Amino acid sequence: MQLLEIYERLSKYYGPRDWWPADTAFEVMVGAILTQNTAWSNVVKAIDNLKAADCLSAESINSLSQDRLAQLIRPSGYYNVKAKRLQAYCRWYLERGGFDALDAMPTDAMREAILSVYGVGPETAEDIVLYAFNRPVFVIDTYTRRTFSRLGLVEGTETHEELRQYFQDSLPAESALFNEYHALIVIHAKDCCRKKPLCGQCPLAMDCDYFKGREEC
DNA sequence: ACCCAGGGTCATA
DNA sequence: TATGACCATGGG
Repeated sequence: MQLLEIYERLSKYYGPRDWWPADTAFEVMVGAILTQNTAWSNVVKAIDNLKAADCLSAESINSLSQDRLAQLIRPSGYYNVKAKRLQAYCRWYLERGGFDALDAMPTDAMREAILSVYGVGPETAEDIVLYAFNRPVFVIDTYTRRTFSRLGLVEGTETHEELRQYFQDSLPAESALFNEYHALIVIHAKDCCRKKPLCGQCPLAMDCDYFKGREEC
């Protein structure tokens, strides 16, 4: 089974996912940092706090003390680390000239520039480039590695960049496709053989070795 | 009570 | 380059 067929099956089963949940591009960037190793439900609380304090802008986040910011984002966990990361990102973002200046960059240069910021690793950079700037960069996360390893399409030991190259070389470079595909990988991983096993209904189960011969499936 | 969630950095070998 | 410690809340 190839990548496009897997996408078609997931898309048909789950329908449009409407990612990333955010009102603005800047909110996507903040959410991308806050959701590092953290459940999204906790990120929502933190972003709601920032909105209630009228602090959901790069200028506002920088003008807050680090401790004050940490208290606002407390529900998202790692709040001291993330307060530093958010301010590092916002400082860089403003120095670089904000959204329009970054949006003028070619996609690869944009990805590398964002990746160079303190507190922004490979996945966070990809989230921002794809979901805030609408550029065709494929997001590699633990779900992606795990799912496609179980499907037997990758070993699972590849580097982050090797996996990203594999997906981007195997798919048309369309941001709408990458956007939807990553969202589908996440919903499928949460839905399938974890909290709520889909068993025989899983749209990928028939070709997924992981599901074969397991009692719960 | 335990497990983990839409990771990343830093110190050590 | 490759592990390990560390960061921390909230829901199952």
